[in-house]
Amino acid sequence: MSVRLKDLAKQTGYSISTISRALLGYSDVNPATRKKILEAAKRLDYYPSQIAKQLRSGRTRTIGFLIPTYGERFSDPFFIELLTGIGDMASLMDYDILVGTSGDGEKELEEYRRVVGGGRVEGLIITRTRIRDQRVSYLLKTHTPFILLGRVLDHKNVPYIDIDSRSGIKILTRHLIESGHRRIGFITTPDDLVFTKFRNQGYREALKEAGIPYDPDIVEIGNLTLESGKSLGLKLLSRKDRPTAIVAVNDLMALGTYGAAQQLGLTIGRDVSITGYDGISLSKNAHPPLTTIEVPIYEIGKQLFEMLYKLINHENLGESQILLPPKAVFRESVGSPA
Amino acid sequence: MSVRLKDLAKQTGYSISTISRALLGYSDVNPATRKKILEAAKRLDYYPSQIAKQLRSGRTRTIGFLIPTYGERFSDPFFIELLTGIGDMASLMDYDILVGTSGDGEKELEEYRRVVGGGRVEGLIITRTRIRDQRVSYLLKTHTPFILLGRVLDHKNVPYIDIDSRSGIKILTRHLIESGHRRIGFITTPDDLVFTKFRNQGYREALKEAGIPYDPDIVEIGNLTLESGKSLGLKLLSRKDRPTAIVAVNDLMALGTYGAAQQLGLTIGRDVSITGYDGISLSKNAHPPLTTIEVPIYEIGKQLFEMLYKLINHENLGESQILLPPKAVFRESVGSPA
DNA sequence: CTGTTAGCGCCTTCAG
DNA sequence: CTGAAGGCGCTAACAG
Repeated sequence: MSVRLKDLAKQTGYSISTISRALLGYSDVNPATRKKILEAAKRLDYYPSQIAKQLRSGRTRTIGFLIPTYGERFSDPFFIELLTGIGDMASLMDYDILVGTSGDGEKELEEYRRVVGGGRVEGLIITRTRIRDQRVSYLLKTHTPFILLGRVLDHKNVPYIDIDSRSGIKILTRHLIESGHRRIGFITTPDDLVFTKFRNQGYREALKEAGIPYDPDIVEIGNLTLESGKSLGLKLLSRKDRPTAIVAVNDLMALGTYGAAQQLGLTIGRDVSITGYDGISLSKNAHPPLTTIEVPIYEIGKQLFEMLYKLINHENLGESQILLPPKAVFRESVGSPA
Repeated sequence: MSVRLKDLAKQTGYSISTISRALLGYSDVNPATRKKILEAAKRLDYYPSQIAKQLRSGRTRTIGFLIPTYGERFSDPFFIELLTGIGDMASLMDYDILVGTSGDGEKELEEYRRVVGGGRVEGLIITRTRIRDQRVSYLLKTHTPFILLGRVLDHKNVPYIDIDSRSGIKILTRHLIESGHRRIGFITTPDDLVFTKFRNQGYREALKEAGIPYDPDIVEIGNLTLESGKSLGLKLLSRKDRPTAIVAVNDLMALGTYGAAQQLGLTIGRDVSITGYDGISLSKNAHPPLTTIEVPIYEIGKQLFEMLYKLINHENLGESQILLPPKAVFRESVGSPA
């Protein structure tokens, strides 16, 4: 169907190997010959078979990125920003991205096996790291290059980028405490996600340092979606001893509690203060604007790819474990309690 | 590096072709032989080289999806939902997705050429169709299967899924009119995007049928982001003869105008009514909930893949041009003017 | 039932 | 300066 070297050979009368060399810019080709060959290539709209190149070279110039549909399906603006960052940098370095969705359990691993074992990708970027993450074990075992967005606890020396979210949540919680809050609810996530552990720590530490006892009754577990933020927000804010502030571990759930507060007729920033985490563009434009940790996810996507690229190509990675400091933005969703 | 057929051959003592046949389940292999081979494969964690298979078969079992970074970069929740839909169905049919970001102009076409001409994908899904879309011309010329999300105007018979957004916007505009509005602002997009044309038509037709003159002074052009919705909303709502209602062509811009209204101290649904388009999960949870057109984008993603699959595999596509009726949801962002 | 052979498209020695 | 040959890993036709 499409034009191959052999077609150019037929057209020009030269052999396949001469054509190949001319196209690759080798110096041992007669300029006149090269000219004819390049013209024919252009005329017939020749593009080399990437597949053949890949087989020949043993390299795919492709990285993998599997969207975890583990647990709930989510439409997190976060992911497309991340993917765009990865993609822009990949495109710059002439790499492609193989994207898939991965289920959970054995099915997830099967997906990795197919892509990695089948030699389709040279490396992967892994998100939503979990406690005892089977993906990480598998990739280590198969010596496949990868970079984590987030950390794992059971392996040292795996390269990652992460934001210090323990400090992040701690800063936000402390900010609430300094604003006068003593009863602060917490909306977190199931603790098989690694970042949950850090964020929970941040919350508890801030309370402890202020001498506020930890009250499990006002800690709820959601699934990162707007909807779960709303229903858990309703639950917390409907209590007779309702908290005057709520810390949510991501923006979407925080914005969900906005809905809950509004439904209950509470004014955010006055009747109840709320904080989030991620800094998605909606957080700035919410009403009132949301106090949160701003994560430069597009930039992180670019950097993740850069690191993976170096790892794949055996370049010096420099720092391989990057823990970025959180950048808090204080906005009007936080005020003093009545 | 990884285990290949030849390694299994060495291990078991059989020839490469016997191994291959055993693994593929051919019937002309001695059951005992097969058993030994399967065991060896399992033990050595054999996975066939997808690249070799692809070269051999001439098929990649991969489709392409290029995220248009044309114009502004956007973190539209829309895209990740769409990608998840495509991905889930692709995974079911054992297809992979090659994702890239594409710039604009000649750079965009180059990206397509590389992926298509290089034979990396069997087909593509194209979004954000434009007037005189060079991607469509190229894919038609190269006989590459593709399905559009959206329509094009200059070619008949290209397969697509689209929502009848002319009707959609018309319904919403009419709803505003029936609620008593006569002065209705419009926030739209640059008219190189095809859907802009249809949405603009819907707006104008609704006005016309109600005998309301079209006033270009209260029509603004944004870039689909929250931010542009906000700044254009401010512009419209700061006019002395400010509109009592605003129709935005997508939810993000509509929610941007929420910010504008709130900044100006206007109550949405009372001082100003607002409508969107897309039905992202935020629209339901906004305060007040947004009147919009609900687009089942995850489902559409699945269906896009299904159509592309059929096209690629020469199955009967049935209807190849699917225009879905808009599904309006009327919520509290619309009320009667003061 | 099993092995040998050829070829997908490309690049890269090696000869001439 | 150019062509012939080999091989990346796999499958399918053909012998035996």
